[in-house]
Amino acid sequence: MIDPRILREQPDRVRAAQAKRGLSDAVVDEALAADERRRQAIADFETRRAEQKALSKQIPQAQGEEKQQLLERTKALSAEVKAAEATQGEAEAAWQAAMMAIPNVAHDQAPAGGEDDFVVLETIGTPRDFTAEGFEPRDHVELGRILGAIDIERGAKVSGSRFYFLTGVGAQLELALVNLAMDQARDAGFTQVIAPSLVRPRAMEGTGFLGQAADDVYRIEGEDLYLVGTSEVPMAAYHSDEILDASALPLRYAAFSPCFRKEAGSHGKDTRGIIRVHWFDKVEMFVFTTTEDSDAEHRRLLEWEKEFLDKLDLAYRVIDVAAGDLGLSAARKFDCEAWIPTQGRYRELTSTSNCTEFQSRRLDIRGRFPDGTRPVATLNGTLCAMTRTIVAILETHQNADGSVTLPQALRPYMGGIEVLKPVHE
RNA sequence: GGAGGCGUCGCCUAGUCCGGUCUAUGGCGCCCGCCUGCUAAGCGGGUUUGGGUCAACAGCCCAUCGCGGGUUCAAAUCCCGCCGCCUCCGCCA
Repeated sequence: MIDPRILREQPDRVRAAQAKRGLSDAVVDEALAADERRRQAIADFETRRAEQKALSKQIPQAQGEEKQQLLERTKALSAEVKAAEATQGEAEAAWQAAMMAIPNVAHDQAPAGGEDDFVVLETIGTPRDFTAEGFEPRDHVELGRILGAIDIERGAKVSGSRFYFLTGVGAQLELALVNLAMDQARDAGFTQVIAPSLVRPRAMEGTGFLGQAADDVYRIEGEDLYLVGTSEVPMAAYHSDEILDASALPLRYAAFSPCFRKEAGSHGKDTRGIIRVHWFDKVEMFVFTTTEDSDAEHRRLLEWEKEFLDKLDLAYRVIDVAAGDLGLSAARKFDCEAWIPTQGRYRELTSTSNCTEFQSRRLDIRGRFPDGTRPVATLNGTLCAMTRTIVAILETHQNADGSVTLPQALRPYMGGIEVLKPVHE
């Protein structure tokens, strides 16, 4: 939810932000009107309630005739109060709904436009030139098969399309990546977390995944639970309804959890391999900090993401995602896209978002500052999404014979193995 | 899944049976002040959260006793539903 005060006092700023995302500002007018109705309803209720309270107080002392009269008057008043309260409740709910429909106000520096209007901030490393090396690179599906690392056929047999088994060195690779990521995070001062991947509607709603994005979310039949698409969800909700000690900020968490995505609407996209799957595991960074510090923290998260990708010797670029492609919660988003040799293009491996106060307003997460309590900022960033990282590593570091040379940093986590060798034809 | 208990403004706690005197008691912690070689103790005051009004983080008003609804002129207190925690039984990695 955006700041109601900003909406009230600077509606044009919110309108401009909507336009930047390429959205209509009708929701803004709606929320403004709802806000006005709500404030009136509250004032009305409070006046009547104060009156009723004052009268009611006289009753115990009153006697006989006087008491009867008082009872009658306050009975009538009480009905009014009840009606006013109902009106207030409705107005409040309508306002809430209208507010929830407004996406976060995009950052001033976020590029305007849609999916294709991103700005490349930097390019790190050079994509490997397989032509110069004289061999045709195998894709990760083929590499996964001959290394005995990824079993897509059985994934489909057991669970359906977009599922996989990681086996042997594939499983080992995931565990190594998890540990490398978790160790880096811990060394940087993050608190390590294993987070639940089933959450209640509040957590889902509060992080902005139940609106237009609801199509992509799995819901448990017959239970009020959802499977999370990222541990951003449980981690944001971790401190919901809490007032955090401002001097303890930033609170940094690195959470491991499985992630589940329906991938509705992406039929036909990335159908081959494990680039786009219904389930994968991920180590996610999540931070609670002050609004003022959020831009700087966002940059720090990006640096940690880059540090991790650097350890894997991957070629990648960093993009500044355009406003129209931000999703509901983010004010700004940077993606790190690694070069995938057999696709001849950069693909998103990690993504970091500054959600400013949007999520903490919905989840009621505040900080206690010297000058009062106010919402904090939340930020998230992928440290390592297993499947895509495995794809990038296998394809980037493959050799002509189908073996894969592991990046230095990973070797200690792989029992000292330097090269993954083919076990199948 | 079955049975029972519990949820009070940071923490602990009184109040709930029997509705109004609750403007929620007391202790601890914390903050401010006084006193004081220093510190401690002692003394006085303050200390939920949200909203409104206001020049004001002075005062005043409304809501808030896990959450939501109901009964009533009036609910921390009575009734119903939900959530959470605890104990026991069953099942189980």
